Parts: sequence; C-alpha cells; structure tokens
Amino acid sequence: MQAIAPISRRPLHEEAVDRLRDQIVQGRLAPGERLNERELCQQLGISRTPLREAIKLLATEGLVELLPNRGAVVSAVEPQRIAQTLTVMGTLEALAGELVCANAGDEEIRRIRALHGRMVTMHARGDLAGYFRHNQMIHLAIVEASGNAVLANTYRQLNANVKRARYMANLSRERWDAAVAEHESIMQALEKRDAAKLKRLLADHLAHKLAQVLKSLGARAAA
Amino acid sequence: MQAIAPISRRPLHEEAVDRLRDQIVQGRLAPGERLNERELCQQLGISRTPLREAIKLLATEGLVELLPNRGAVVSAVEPQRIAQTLTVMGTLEALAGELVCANAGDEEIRRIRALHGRMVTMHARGDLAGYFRHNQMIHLAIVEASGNAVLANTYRQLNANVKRARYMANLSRERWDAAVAEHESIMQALEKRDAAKLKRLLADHLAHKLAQVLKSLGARAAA
DNA sequence: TTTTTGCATTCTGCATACAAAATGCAGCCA
DNA sequence: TGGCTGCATTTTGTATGCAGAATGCAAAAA
Repeated sequence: MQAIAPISRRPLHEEAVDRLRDQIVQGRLAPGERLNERELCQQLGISRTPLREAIKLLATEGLVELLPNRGAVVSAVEPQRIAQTLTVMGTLEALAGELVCANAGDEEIRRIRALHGRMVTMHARGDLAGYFRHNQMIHLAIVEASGNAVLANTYRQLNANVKRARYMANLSRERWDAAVAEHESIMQALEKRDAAKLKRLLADHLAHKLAQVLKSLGARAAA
Repeated sequence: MQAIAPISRRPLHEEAVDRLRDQIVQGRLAPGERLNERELCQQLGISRTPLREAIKLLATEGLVELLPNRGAVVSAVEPQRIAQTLTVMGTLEALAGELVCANAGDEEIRRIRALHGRMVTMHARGDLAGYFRHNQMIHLAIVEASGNAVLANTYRQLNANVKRARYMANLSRERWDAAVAEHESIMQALEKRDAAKLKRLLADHLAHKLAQVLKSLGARAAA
C-alpha cells in the first residue's frame, strides 16, 4: 500500500498565534497597542475562544502583556529587555556551536554553507530584507544542527522578541559589512569543526549584534 | 493619603496552570495520562474555557502534549529530553554565575549563603525533601540575582520539566554528599566573586546532576 | 471653570451551548 | 471464529451568551 499524506487541519488557535506573532514582529501591531478581541475576531474570522488562547500563548512569549480585566496590549520594546534576551541568545548560540562541531553531519554543514552563500549574495546586492531573512535562517540552522531540540526551541522563542527590535533598528553599512565578515569566519570555524573558536566567534557576533541594536535604539542597558 | 494594598483576584487560568503544573511535577498526573477536560473542570471547580487556556500554556512548557482532536496527555519523561534540558540549564547557570559576580549586591549573596546554610542542615538531618526544596531555591536565587530577568524566566520554564525527573530519580548517598560539597565550593566562589571559577563550578555541577539523573533513569543520551 | 459623581456603554472573564471528530461496541459478513 | 462496518456515545473544538469590571461622558456641585 502506498503511503499518502494525511489530511491535516491546523487548530485555529495555532493559526491565530502565527498570524498575530507576524503582525507584532513586523510592527503592524505596534507596541502599546491594545488587542481588541472583537476587532481581531472579525479580522481573523474566528471566535473569541481560540483567539483568547492565542493571546495567552503570546503572553508567555513576551510579545503581549496581559492586564487583568483590561485585556492585552502589545508589549513595549524595552532596550534592556532586548539586551538581556540577546545576552541569553549569545550563550545559547555559543553552546550550539560546540554541539554542532561534535554532532552535526557534513550534510548539515553544507546546507548552512549554502545559506551563507545566498546571504552573501543578498549583501552584495544590497538587499537588506533578503539578508535579514537568510541571516535568520542561518542562525536557526545552527541551533537546530546542534541536535538539542530544547536548545533550538528556547532559542526560537527568544528570537521572536528580538526580531521586532531588528525591524526597528537600522543597520549601518559598516556594521553590515562587519557582520558578513564575521559570518564568513563562523562558517570557516564550523567547517573545520573548531569548537572553541566557533563558540567564541558566535558569542562575539551576538555581542556585536547587541551593541548595534542598543545603539540604534538609543539606549544603554546592563546584563 | 496612605497607600493601601489594591484588591487583587487572580485569573482562573493562572490558578489552573499552577495547580496542574504541581500535579504533573509531583507525578500525581502521571506521564502518558490523558487530561480529561470534564474531569479536571469538576476537580478544579472551573469551566472548560480557563482550563483549556491553562492546558495550552502547559503545552508550551512541554509538560503536556496536545493531540489534535484528541486532547492532551501528560508528556513522557524522556531521558534524552531531560539531558538536553539540563545541558541548556547548565549553560544558563554558568552565565548567571558570571553576571552575579558582576552585578549582584552583597545583600543578595548573603541571602543565598543563608539558604545554603539551611540546605546543609537538611542534608545533615537526612531530610531529602527539604534538601531538594532548598537546593531549588538556591539555584533559582542565583539566576535571579543575575539581574537578567529573561535569563531567570527561561531557566524557570526549563526547570519545571526537570523537576519531574528529580522526583523520579533517586539520589545515592555518595552523589548527595558530593553535591553538597560542590555547593560549598560554589558559595565560596560566589562570595569571592570569582566569575571564571564560579562559571566552571556551576557548569560542572549541572553536568554531574545530568549524569546522576540519567543514570538513575537508566538511559544514555546525547547533547 | 473645574472637579466630582452617576450612568450608559464597551470590553473582558467565565460559563455554556452547539458541531465535528474520535472512540467503543455490537452486529454482520466472510 | 475473526475481522470489518455502522451506529451510539463520548470528547474535543469552536461559537455564543451572560455577568461583572472598566471606560467615557455628561450633568451636577463647588
């Protein structure tokens, strides 16, 4: 018997989470804006029950804040929080780097190299949006190649918050060039499976990203 | 005018999350067990709406698994997942250790020392439950003293999953003694604010914990 | 004119009702 | 006897209804 793809319908609350998250990350739902249930229900074409479930999930991701008896608002992008998040992500990526060197197959590393190549093309073209997209994919690919699913999940969750800041922060040409150069070093360490070097490079890369975002958001913050 | 404490009622779904989480962590809701909505509604004395919101949140914590159209089951305690989680927690605690040395006030460190003292007492008494409780408090206090709220949150979330395994895994006398000794070293490095040493000690401590839990659960796992 | 107070409206929080999917069992057929 | 099929029951997924809290406005009081 031939295996055929099973029919699958996603639960509405999942769909709603994804849609709302995109809206928030892209800034179409701005920080501080209230989430009016009636309105969103109409826009998404669903009822309040799955919508409310979705909002609760976004609250755990930190994208919205729940005000008792007053609904939910899109959470503010606080530079300090972004800084703290990037600090954690830096540590996680450094760990991922070590694990990748130890566990990842050559095939996976080749896939990452291919992504890197495309990202470099975007950079050469001056395609910022395409660059961001591939940059994201590379970092996600690294944490996924670590073979540690918990690590990958945790990273993804933290990432949603930071993405918003990336949308808001503007990238200087110098920083952009430097970031691409850093990525090239990262790729080389990855292909040599030089765990110690890779770990350091990834931690530094995230630290630079942190500095850039904070500078662009015009604020200093600890941790 | 004198400020008085505001009247506050917790939302039902929050209460439900806490209650269910406790039940799962303590094993009263066993891995693999189905969460029957009708039943749980009766037990908690609430309706399905807040209960379902709670279940969705527990799913993001990884304590339950959602089966489309078939409800939710308490997720299995897979040694590999525990291993992966402890690996991440080890890295996070190491980071926390560094930050604590840099940022924490003397008062906070004294508080942790006090907790440590009580934990040693529990150990001397052979009070395993009390030991676990204080052990938990110490580790949480360290990540909280880091001043990085995102780090603390992430750590807490991962912790819920591991707590279950700790309940199931039994601790040998030797490992128990060793763990207390490690804690003493940790305290000393903390009080000296020796970041590098503290970082290493915490990472090692979690690695040992990992080895112990895995051994006790009778399994090997990577990452 | 400014502040306060009461009321109408709107919104959220929770409960319940309805629809669709899954489960279990009995009967039927091989 | 063994397995499949169809129906009744149970359970989940979604929508809707109801009560209470918050908000805004207007009228009254200072």
